[in-house]
Amino acid sequence: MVSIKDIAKQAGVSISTVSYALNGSDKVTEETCARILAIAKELDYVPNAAARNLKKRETKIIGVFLTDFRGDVYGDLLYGIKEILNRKEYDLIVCSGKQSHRMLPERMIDGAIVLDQTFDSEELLSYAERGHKIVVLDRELNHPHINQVLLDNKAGAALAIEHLLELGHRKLYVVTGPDGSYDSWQRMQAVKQTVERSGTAELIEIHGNFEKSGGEHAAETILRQHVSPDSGPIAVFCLNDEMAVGFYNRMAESELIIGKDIHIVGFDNIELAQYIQPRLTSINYSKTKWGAVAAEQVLKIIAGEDVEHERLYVTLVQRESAGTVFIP
Amino acid sequence: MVSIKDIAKQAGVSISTVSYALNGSDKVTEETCARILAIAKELDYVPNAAARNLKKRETKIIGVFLTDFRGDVYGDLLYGIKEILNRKEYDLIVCSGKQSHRMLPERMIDGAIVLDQTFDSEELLSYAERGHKIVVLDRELNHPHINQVLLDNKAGAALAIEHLLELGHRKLYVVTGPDGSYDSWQRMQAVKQTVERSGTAELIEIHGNFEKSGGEHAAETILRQHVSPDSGPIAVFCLNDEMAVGFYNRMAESELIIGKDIHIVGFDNIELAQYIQPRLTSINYSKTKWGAVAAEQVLKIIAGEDVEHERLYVTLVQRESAGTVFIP
DNA sequence: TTGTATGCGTTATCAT
DNA sequence: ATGATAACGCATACAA
Repeated sequence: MVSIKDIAKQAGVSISTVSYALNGSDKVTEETCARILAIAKELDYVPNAAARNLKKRETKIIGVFLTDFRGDVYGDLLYGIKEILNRKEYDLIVCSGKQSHRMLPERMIDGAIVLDQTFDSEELLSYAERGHKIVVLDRELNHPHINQVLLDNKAGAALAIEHLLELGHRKLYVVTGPDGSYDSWQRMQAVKQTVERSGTAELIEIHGNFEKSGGEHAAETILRQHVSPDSGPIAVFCLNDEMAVGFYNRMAESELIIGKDIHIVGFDNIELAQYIQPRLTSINYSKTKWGAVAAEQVLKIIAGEDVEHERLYVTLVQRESAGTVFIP
Repeated sequence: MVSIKDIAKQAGVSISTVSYALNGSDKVTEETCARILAIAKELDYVPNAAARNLKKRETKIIGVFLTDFRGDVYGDLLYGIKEILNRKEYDLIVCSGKQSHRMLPERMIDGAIVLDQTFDSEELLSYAERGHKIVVLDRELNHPHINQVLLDNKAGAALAIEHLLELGHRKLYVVTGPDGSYDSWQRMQAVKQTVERSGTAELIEIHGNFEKSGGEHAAETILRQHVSPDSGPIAVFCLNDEMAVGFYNRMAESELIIGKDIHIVGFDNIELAQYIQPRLTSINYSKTKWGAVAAEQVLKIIAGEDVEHERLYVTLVQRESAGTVFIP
C-alpha cells in the first residue's frame, strides 16, 4: 500500500509537504505541488480513509437506516437523499438491521437518517446524547441533535376519509398498521377525528401490519361480516398501499368487485397502485422531496445550524378503486 | 469521546490490558477482565472504527454497488446478501453512483459486490490489481481477486423463445437492453441461436434500454409496422420485465389486446409481473439466492479460498400474457 | 498476567 | 515555502 510517505521519499520532500500538496494548500509552490501530484498519480496513490477519519474525526458519509431493502418507497427516497448529499461532497450508505447500528456510535458515519420503526427511540436518543446527528422520518423525537421530517399523516388520512364520505359512505372500514407504528397511529387519529366530525358515520377498525398479509386478513374479515352483497358498496381505507394490494389479492377470489362493490383508498401511492386493476386511489407525496429535505436537515445539524422540524404535504390521487359517486 | 485510555485510567491498568480485555483475550485474569468490561460499560465506551480499521486493515464491511436504488430486483437480492454476511459477522452497506466507488480503494470496505453496468470493468480490474476483492453479477471478468455470479441468461432467453415458438409463432419481436449491457448481449445470443435452430422463424430486433420507455417505444414501432390486426397474434420477447410494463402501458392506448392480439414474455419476474393485466409470463430466478451466493463468494475470496464462477438457473413462469396456444 | 513501546496513515502545529 | 514532530485510538510484539 502506497502512502504519503512513499510519495515523500520519491519526491525528496517531507510528508507534510505531500499532505499540503494533496489537499491543495496554498502553502506550497505550484511547482512542487505539481511534481508531487504527478508522482502521486504515477504511484497510484489513494488516501487511506481510516487514517483520515481518525485524524479528522469525520467521514463525509451519511448513513440511511431502513427496515429492509424491499419496499417501493425507498427507491425515490434514497434518490432524493443522494442528490443533495453528493452535491455537498457527502456520500451515502444504506444500512439495515440492528447489527449495522454500530456505524453511528463507532463514527463510521457523520450522521444518520432513520426510517425504521425497529430502531429504538431510546437507542437513538442515547446516540444523540453522545453528540451524533440524526434525522428521523418515522417518529417524533425531541433533542438538539435530532430533527424530524415527517409526512402530514393527518392531512392524508383526513383526505382519504373525506373522499369516502363524499362518495356517500356512512360505514367505514379502516385497516391499521402494526402496533407502535407512528404513521399508523397518527393516521388513525385523523381518521377518528374526521369520522367524528362527520357526525353520522360509523368507523370499524381492523388491525393490520402494513404488509400484504394484513390486507388479506382484512379482506377476509370483511367478507365474513358482509354476507349480503346487495347492501351497497363497502368503504375501506387501508393505511398503506401494500395492504391494499393484499386486499385486492384476497378479494379477487371472492365475488365482490373492487371499484363497484368495494370502494378502497390506500396511502403512499406506490408504483403498483397504478397498475393493479382497478387502479388504486391513494394518498400521494413526493418521496424524492422527502429524502432531499431529510438530507438537507442532517447536513444543517452537522454544520451546527439551527433547524426546525419539517412536514411534507400530501395529496389525494383519485383513481377507479373509489372513484364513482355513490349515494345510498 | 471515551477511549481505552480513559478506561485504563479508571481501572488503574494499562491500555494494553484494556485492549486485551475488550477483545476477550485469555491473557488477562477473569477478574480484571470483568472489572474492565464493567467500567467500559459504565463509561459507555464504543470502539472507534477508524482506529481499529487503520490498525487491523479490515473493516468487516462489504459494499454492494448498484446502478440506482430503485428497481424491484434489489430488495430480495440485498436480503440474500445480508443474511449470509450477518451470519459471518460482516456488515453490508449499499452504495450507488461513481462518487461512492472510493469506498473500495480507500479501504472502507473489505470487498465489493457489483451489479452496476456503469461501473467500468477497467476500473474494477484496477482495484482487483491493487488487491481488493470483488464479485461481479453483471459481466464476465477474469482476475484472481474477482469472481462472477451470473444468471443463466442464455437458458432463460432460450426458454422464452421456445415458448413463443411452441405457441406457433414464426415472427418474433425482441426488445433488447441498452448497448453494453452484458445481460442483454447474452440473452440476444441465445435468442438468435434458438431462432436459427428453429429454421423457419423470423427475428425482428428492436433496440431498447431496460427501462419502461424502451418498452413504450417498442410498442409504437410494432404498432406502426402492424397495421392490420387480423394477421394473427404478434409475439414479443422483452429482455426484461420493466420494458414489458412500458409495453403494456403503450398498448393500453391501442386497440390491440395483450394475451390475445399480442403474446409477450418478459425476463426477471419482478413483483409487478403478477399484478399487471394480463399477468406477465416471465423468466424467473431466485434473487435471494443470487445475493446469498454472491456474499458467500466474496467472503471466500477474502478468506483466500479458491472459488469458481457460479451460475444461477432460471425457469419460465407461464401466465396469461402469452399463455394460449396458437397455431396459425 | 500485566505494562511498555511502536506503528497503522493522516492531519496539523509548530519551527525553520 | 518546507520540515520535523506530535497526535488521533487501537492492536500487538516484546519486556517484565
